[in-house]
Formats: sequence, C-alpha cells, structure tokens
Amino acid sequence: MQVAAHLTRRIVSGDIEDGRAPSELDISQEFGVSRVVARETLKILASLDIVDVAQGRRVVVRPRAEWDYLSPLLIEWLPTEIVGELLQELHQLRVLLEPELAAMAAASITDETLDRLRDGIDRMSALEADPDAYLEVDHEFHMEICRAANNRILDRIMYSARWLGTASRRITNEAPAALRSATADHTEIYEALVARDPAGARAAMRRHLRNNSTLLAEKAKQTKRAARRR
Amino acid sequence: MQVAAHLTRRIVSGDIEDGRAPSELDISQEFGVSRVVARETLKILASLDIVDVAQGRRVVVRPRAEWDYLSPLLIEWLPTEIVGELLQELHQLRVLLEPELAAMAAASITDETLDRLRDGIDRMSALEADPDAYLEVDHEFHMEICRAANNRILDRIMYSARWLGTASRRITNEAPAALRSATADHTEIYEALVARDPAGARAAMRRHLRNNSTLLAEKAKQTKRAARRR
DNA sequence: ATGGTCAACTTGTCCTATAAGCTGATGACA
DNA sequence: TGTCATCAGCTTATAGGACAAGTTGACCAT
Repeated sequence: MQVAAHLTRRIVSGDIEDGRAPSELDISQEFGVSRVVARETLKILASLDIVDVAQGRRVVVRPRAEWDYLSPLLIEWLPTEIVGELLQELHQLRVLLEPELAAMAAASITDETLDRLRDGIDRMSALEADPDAYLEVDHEFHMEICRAANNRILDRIMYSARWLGTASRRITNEAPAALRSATADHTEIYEALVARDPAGARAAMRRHLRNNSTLLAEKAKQTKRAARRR
Repeated sequence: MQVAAHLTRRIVSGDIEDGRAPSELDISQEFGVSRVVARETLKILASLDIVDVAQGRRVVVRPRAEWDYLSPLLIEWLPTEIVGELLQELHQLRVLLEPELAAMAAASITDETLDRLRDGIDRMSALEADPDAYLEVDHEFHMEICRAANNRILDRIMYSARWLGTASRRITNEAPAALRSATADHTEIYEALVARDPAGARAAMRRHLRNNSTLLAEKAKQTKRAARRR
C-alpha cells in the first residue's frame, strides 16, 4: 500500500509520463519488493481507474478526469490543493442531495433511528473541544439520516464521502469555534424529523449546509494565506 | 474474475454463513485455482466491501447494506430482482442530480461540447432500431452534460452509474418503442444548453427523467408479470 | 476458576517457473 | 518499393512451494 501511495504521488506530480508507467518488474526492482507486491500495487491503481493494465501491453496512465475521486484511498494520496478543490465539489453534491435525503427520511424514519440521532447530538455537544471526534460523530449523524431514506445507492455515495472528515482535518487543524452552531443546526434537523415534517427537515438541512459552506470558504482562505506565507 | 462472480453469488444466495467465508486455501481447492488467484478473488470482494480480510483472521462477510452497489462488477453478479430495485433507487438519484447538472452545464458549456451533443442526438435518432447501441450513446450524451458541469465528484458518480445500461438490458430485452420520444427530450435539453438557459435546461432534463420514469415502471410491471408466469 | 503458553490456522510476502498475449522489427515476397 | 507474415522479446496471468507474522482457541499449570 505504501508502494501504491508513492507511485500515485509520482504520477500526480507528472514524474511519470502517460504511456510510460512502470511494469511489475520495474516496480519490484525500484521499490525492492517482490513481483507479487508490485502486482497488487498495480491492481489497486487499476481499481481506482488510475491506470489500465492488460496482458502483454505496457501499463498506461489514464486521464485524471477518469480517476475514482470517491475513493478515500486516492484522496489520501493527493496533494492538499486538489483535495481542497474536491472538498468544494463534494459540498456542491451534498447541497443537492442531503436536503432531499432529509425530506425522504422524515417520511419513513423509525423511532430507533431518532433515538440514535438524539444520542449523536448529545455526544457532539460534549465533544466540542475535540474536533476530530466531533467530526466522526457528525458524519455518523448524517449517515444515519441517509440510511433512513432507504436508498442503497444514495447511501453508498454518502458513505464514500467519509474521506471528508480526514481531508478537512488535513486542510486545517485548528479547532473551528463554530462547532457549537453546528450542534444547533443538528438539533433543528432532528426536531423536524421527530415531527415527521419533510419540508421542515429539508429546510433545516439546507440551512445547516449553508453554514457549513461559509465555514469551508473561510478554511480555503486560511489555506491560501498560509500558502502565500510560505 | 469468474471465481469472484461465483463466490459472490453463493454469498448472495445465503449459501455462505456470515462468519464462515472460505479462506484462500478453501477457494483454491474448491475452484481448482492457485492460491494467487484465490487471493486476488478475495481482494476483489474486499474492494467491493463484500468481505473483510485481515492477517490471521478468518474472512468475514460484511452486512449487505455496506456493499458497494455503485460498482458495475457487483451489479453484474446480483440477481435480477435486486438489480430492479437498484435501478429504481438509481433513478431517484438521477432525478435529484441531473436537472441541476444540466443547469450548471448551461452556465459554462463550450461549443465543442455542444457539437458532441448534437452529434450524439444524430446518432441516436439513427439507432432507434438498435436499443443496445442507442443506450450506449444515450449514456454518453448524459455523461457529456455531466462533464460540462465541471465537478469531478458528480462526474464520478454518474460514471459509476454506467451499469444502468447493461442492467436495464438484463431486465428487459424487448425494444422499447419509446426511444423516439427520448430523442425528442434530448433535443429539448440540447436547445436549452445552446441558449445557455439554466432554468430551461433544468426543466427539460426533469421532463426527460419523468418520461424515463414511466418507462421504468412499465418495465418493472412486465418483469413481475413474467415472474408470475414462471 | 484463572491466567499463561503454545499449537494450529490464517493471511502476507517472497521466489522460481511456465503459459499466454501484445508489439515492433525483421525479412520474404510481390 | 510496398505489403504482409513471422517471430523474438517484452509484458501480464497463473501455478506451486516456502517461510514470516498475526490471531485464535484449546490446553495445562497454578
């Protein structure tokens, strides 16, 4: 896996030209691993649509537009600036999906799920001093709502977005003081769900995401400032 | 890959209990392949979140809710009824995303992309007798719009949905006479994009998906009728 | 009853060998 | 000179055997 990470970073940096990706043998020699490991490395890169592998042909690097940006693995290996862009694109997606997801969930949510949401809010308000743990529960909160919407495809998409947490942590390590306002947002969403009010849930989720969005913009500004300082 | 398909089907059918998934050795013996192949089979299933693999521990089957239903590989191995359900869930997703995608595209689409869309419409109207080829171009048409929206995450999601074509073909092989109406829909979308009219593009795409939806419902009815006949 | 030890089983990595597929150069032929 | 078949040399795919390393559960001593 370390080999795959290193190789991907080299591809991203432009060190490896499109048609001249290393073969199994190249990798095993360069990194001092066996051909089995080199082989699995290529299999991983292929599963992320980073390269194309076929018997008899050289390995070729695929156009970046076709890479699997939904995969946490790939995200981990990308440079901070690209991850920042992707975070904004992901936010665009969430704005489109999550309000509707909340509305769908309001129509069919069970009491057990509501209990878990309540529990999540409690834990979050206790964790406002620990952003890492907070984001963990945050994501679980949103996933719970997603699951309540009863759609495996949507579920999977939101699950793939779990790299959001670690990625945003990579962008800014400082504790955002705005976690408290997020807890208030979550409570509003929760109450709309308790009332089985689709329109209310949609509106509350939309507000929450808008608040998130301003947060994200501030982070981006900070990152840029830090980059300029360098 | 055949081994992975067979194994997945056995897991789906409930033949393999949760905790007792076969080990590398079991697989290599049962299917008469080397341990390398057995190993890669498990790696594939693990990458689809079907199983968990760790050194020293037995392979365990993960809850179905966590499987990667976005992957064309997995879809291919699932029974028709589940694929039918997934098709409806996918349609729900498209209704949420594609109208907005069309609106975003209208704001920033290039002339080259418009040319390709025009070309796609021409090819589709020539292919109305060949549903397979038609659906191919159809998907390419929608992907082109998606790409114009300039969002890698959304792009990836729609790309993952490419199994829609083959899956719907698996559900019904009869040629839908309604392909002609789809061409009309596409033309409307195209014209809104040419006019750089976001609201118009959104509305046209919404109409198109509504038409698709009634088609899908009819297909589902047909499938059920066929199942009852059995 | 409890706690530590160890044997059996598992995946992870490595090596060597052979099969099978693709590519480009080489040479025969028109 | 141009065209096509052949083949050598690359590649990945598969196989089998060996050892390392981690986990589990049973067994035994206390």
